[in-house]
Order: sequence, then structure tokens, then C-alpha cells
Amino acid sequence: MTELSSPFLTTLEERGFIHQCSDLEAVDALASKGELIAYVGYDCTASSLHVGSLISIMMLHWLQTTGAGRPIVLLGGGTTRVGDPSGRDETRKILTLDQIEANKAGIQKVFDRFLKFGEGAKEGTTVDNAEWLAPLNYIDFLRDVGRHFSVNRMMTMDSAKLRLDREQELSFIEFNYMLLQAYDYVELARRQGCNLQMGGSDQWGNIVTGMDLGRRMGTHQLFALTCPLLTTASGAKMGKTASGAVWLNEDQLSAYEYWQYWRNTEDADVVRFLKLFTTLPMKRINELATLKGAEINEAKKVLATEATRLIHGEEKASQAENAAQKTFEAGVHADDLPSVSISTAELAKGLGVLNAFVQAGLVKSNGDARRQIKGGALKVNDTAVTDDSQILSDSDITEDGVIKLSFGKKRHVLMRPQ
RNA sequence: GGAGGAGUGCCCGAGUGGCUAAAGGGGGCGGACUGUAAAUCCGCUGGCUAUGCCUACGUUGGUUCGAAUCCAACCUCCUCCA
Repeated sequence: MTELSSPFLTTLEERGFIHQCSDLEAVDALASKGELIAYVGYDCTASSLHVGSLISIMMLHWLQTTGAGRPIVLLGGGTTRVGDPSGRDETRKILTLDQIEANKAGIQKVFDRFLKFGEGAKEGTTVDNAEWLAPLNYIDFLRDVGRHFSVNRMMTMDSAKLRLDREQELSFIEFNYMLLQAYDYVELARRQGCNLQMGGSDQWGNIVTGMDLGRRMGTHQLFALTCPLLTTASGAKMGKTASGAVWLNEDQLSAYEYWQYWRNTEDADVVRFLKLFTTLPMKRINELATLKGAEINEAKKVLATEATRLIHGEEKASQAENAAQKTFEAGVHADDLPSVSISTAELAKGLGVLNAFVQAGLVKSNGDARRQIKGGALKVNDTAVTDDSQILSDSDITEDGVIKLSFGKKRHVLMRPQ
């Protein structure tokens, strides 16, 4: 491997961020001079990003904090209207413009946690590619950009090949995604002097295509840098919890649950994740890496708290840690657990357990609740529910003034009478 | 445009008149074991005012005591031909 000298690339390298790079030496040189202007694109397919996007966000973060250059966050308000076929068997469903706008607003929020935005030379900017993609004229685009693309080559690229090989539909609109992303890179090069595009390894093809287009259209030299895609040591795709994806926005996944997600990391992944998802110094991580067996749990707690602190802040992170400590280790009720409120009047009348668990959002229906009771999964105030006709009333309120509902060993909700 | 084939639960996939809320697998969830881990084993994996009722096998109608299964039309996808 090339000898790296810039703080930026040495950091990425030792923390396991680098998957492929078009020219490590050149990027290293630019980083050393603080002249990198790097972007990562995020499509607006949901109202929040999830942990899968976190690696690339961290790359932008390191870019800025190591002084290597200026980060650009590209929100794909334009490309989302088209849909990226990379790594997908099926066509993404077409979103309405309103949905895309709403998603964009949701996604944007998370970046303030990781990047400093502003006018300064090293401060970040956010752009929306709809700005230049939406007004494009089809004929002009074909003449200026389309002529540089070989269909023969496009069909051999992974994003298209996967579909073709499996004889899955690849619509023309998706086939064009590659052109648009390539064009984005050229636009950013021209508008902002952008010289590096980063992303997940599945974006390699799209990024390189953009570099190539830049060369043909006469921009300065462009570079590509990708990070590995996230999988757990046992091979599962990352980013799933009982309740769905691991969202970064708090309105979609509470800080408590986010903390729990990281706390439940597999042993074999802890060190790797500490490097990728926290900003702890390597020295500290290497210390944690020496832990063995059950001690690894300490490292997991550090991981959980650090990762949570990065996106939800110090206070939320320690609250989550605290709640977990009380719940799992001290075995006492924690006020910081997720909670739902219930009217005192309703409780006075008597509330069926099934209904209670549904209201708490721990099970999805009464039938589900019944099945879980049979399986011994539901607990009220830490006592297993055995009778599905059990009624909760005032007498179930603990000294802490709540009723604790548990689903399995890990998911708890406090019901607060109000 | 012509000929043939296919559409089943979160996904894959069996089922070709009643015994089918639908085999099997995957995924997911829960339990046991542990360390809030992994691996393993076991259970669950439409809804409800629940010994019954409702919704479900692309859509809409029809045949029948009874349909995912038969018929018709429509929609979507695939293959071959032009």
C-alpha cells in the first residue's frame, strides 16, 4: 500500500474506511494541502437516513476535522425523481415531488451534527442536484453529455448487469441514473471546484463514470474514494431492529433505541464499529480491543454511548446509557425508558393487557399480543403475563407512578397515567 | 401486432374443487442457554367484540352446496416470432 502522509487518509485508513480509491497518492497530496473539495450524494428516498449512510457521513466529518478540505453534501432532489438501480433487484417506486421535498428536509437535519456549515474555506455546503438537473433540456443533454456514454459499457456495469443477468426489468429511466450522477460530479466540479466523490462501494461504478465524464468534458482531474458496505460479522445486512430500520432522526428512532442498537453489536464487530462510528482516539479503541469474553460488553457500552452522542448529543446519550444500566443491570425501573401516556380515567375503568401492549406499541395487534403471551414474552412490572384477559388498573401502578410493560428481555415501555 | 407462459402470505415457493389462514424454506420475533453477543435448540410469524366471525392466493364478474384451484373479461410481467 502507498505510504500515506495526510491526517485525513491515514485516519480513514487506520479506521477501516477505505475500500477503493482511484488514486490514493494524488488524493493524499491534495488532503495534505487542504485542497480537497469532496462530496457525497444522498438520495431522498426516505425522511431520514439510516446507519447505512453513517459511514459516508463520517468520512465527510473526518475530511473537515482533519483539515483536508471542504465537504459538500449533495441531496439528490433531482436524481431521486429517477431512482438508482444500483444493487437493487426491483425498480424503486417513483416518489412524488412533495414526498421528495419532505424527505430532503428530514435528511438535512442530521448533517448539522457532523459538519460545520458556512461560507468559510473549510466549511461545508449543501446542494440539491434538482437545481441543475430539473431545468435540463433533453436534446441538449443528449448532445453534451449523452454522446460521451457507451451503452455497451454501461451494460457491463454492475448496476445494470445485475438486472440484465437476472433478466429483471431495468427501465430506461433507471438506466439514465448513471448519466445523471456522472453529470452531478461534473457540475460540482465546475460550480464548486469539487475534486473528490466519496460513497459506498456500490457507488464505485457511478463515481468512476463521473470521473470519466469529467475528463471528456474538460474538467480538472476528479477522484473517487469508496468505503465498504456495512455488514455484521455474521453476514447480515446492517441496520435492522425489531421495529425496522435504524434511522438517524430521533423522531423515527429514539435515542434509547439507537443506543440499544449499538449495545447489541456482535462481539466480532465491536472494534470495527468503534473505529467507524465513533471519534474516539485509536489509542483508546486499541485498549478496548484487548477486552475478552464478557468484558467486551464494556466496549459495547462505550460504542453505544459514543455513537449515540454523535447524533443525539451528550445528554440523550447518557440518559440512554443510564436507562439501560438501571433496566438491565440494576433491575430497577428507569424513568428514561420510552413511555406512553394513558388517561387515568381509562385506567380506572380497567385496561385489558392486550390493549395495553398494543397502545404501548410493543405488539401490533391483540392477536399478536395473545401469541406473545403464549410464548412468555410479555411482562407487566417484570411479572410474566399468563392470562390474556388480565386487566390492568390503578393497583398496577408502581411506587414510581408508572406501569412497566416489557416485550422480551430488551424492549420496555413505561405507561404513565395522566 | 401474433403465439405461448406466469401472477400465492414480508420474500422465495408448493398447492390445480371441500381435510387450506394455505406445505416447505428464508427472513423476522419470542423462549432456553449466555454476557442485553455469536452459534445452537424450541416455539410463534392475517384481523376481531373469539369454541364463532371477517379479510386473504393480480382485478372484476360467473359456474358450484362449496373456488387459490373451473369459466370469462381485464390488468401486469416474461419468452418466442414480426
